[in-house]
Amino acid sequence: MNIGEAAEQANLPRKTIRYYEEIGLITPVRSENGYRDYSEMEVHRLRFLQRSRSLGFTIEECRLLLSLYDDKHRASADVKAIAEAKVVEIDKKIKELTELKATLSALAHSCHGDRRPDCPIISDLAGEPCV
Amino acid sequence: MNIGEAAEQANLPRKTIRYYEEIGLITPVRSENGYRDYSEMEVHRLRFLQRSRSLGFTIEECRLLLSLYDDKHRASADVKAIAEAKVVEIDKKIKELTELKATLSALAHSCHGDRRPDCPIISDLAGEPCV
DNA sequence: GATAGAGGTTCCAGCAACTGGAAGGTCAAG
DNA sequence: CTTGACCTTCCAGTTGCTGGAACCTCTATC
Repeated sequence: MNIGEAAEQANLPRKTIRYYEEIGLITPVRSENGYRDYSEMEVHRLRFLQRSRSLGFTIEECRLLLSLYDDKHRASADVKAIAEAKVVEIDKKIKELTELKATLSALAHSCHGDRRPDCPIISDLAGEPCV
Repeated sequence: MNIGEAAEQANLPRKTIRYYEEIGLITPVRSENGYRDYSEMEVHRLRFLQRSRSLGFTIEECRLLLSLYDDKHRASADVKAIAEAKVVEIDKKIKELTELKATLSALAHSCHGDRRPDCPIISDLAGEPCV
């Protein structure tokens, strides 16, 4: 199947699929006319990529997951470890953003937000850096 | 003052400061020897940038904030609006990450994580894409 | 005066993960 | 035979820096 249909089935932009090929995540054969020709297996791979990217795995993590996906004898523990590490990472990011939001909310609340030119937000930004 | 001390006082890497100059956020004069020469005002600007970047504002938002910072007659409402929009944005990101974490945690929990080759995480990734 | 080291300068390239556009080939329908 | 939708490649841009190479300048010491 051509890239257009593969893109539709995998829910990925064509450009992204070509990019994945460029970085060696997938290598479809070519038809006589030079068009990429995707098999069902390859569409599966693309869907796998779409799903794992949407779950926040980096390309390199996807590459690793794909190799585990291909390896029929890999232990599930390997996969679980990657997923759990990702959970920790995401959790850390959530905490960081939560702190950020608190700081910024406090700043916004402290600002009267009218036509007066003095503004506590600007004052804070101009103040000492947070180290 | 030279870039090294400015960097220290603003808590920013030299490279970053040069980059900020390249994109027009700051334009120090040059000494006879060609070295950049930062005034106290400019170090303030750099600190302002450091702080706002660390609060999650993009470079373009920083540019806007700086122009408001420079404008003695701007209304605090303008600044407040930017800060509040950022809070909404951050909140959205937190929600997304929280959902992500829930999905990934559930997957990791459902995986026995032993030496068996079948793995529910891989099965899920290989399944239908989340649209 | 020579030299070493710690500053400074420029420019070029690269990261992640695409995305957009130009210039052109191919195919099916009317 | 032309139109339009598809496909191809290649080049450049995005965000916000970061690293490195090659080179200049200043200060201190021998």
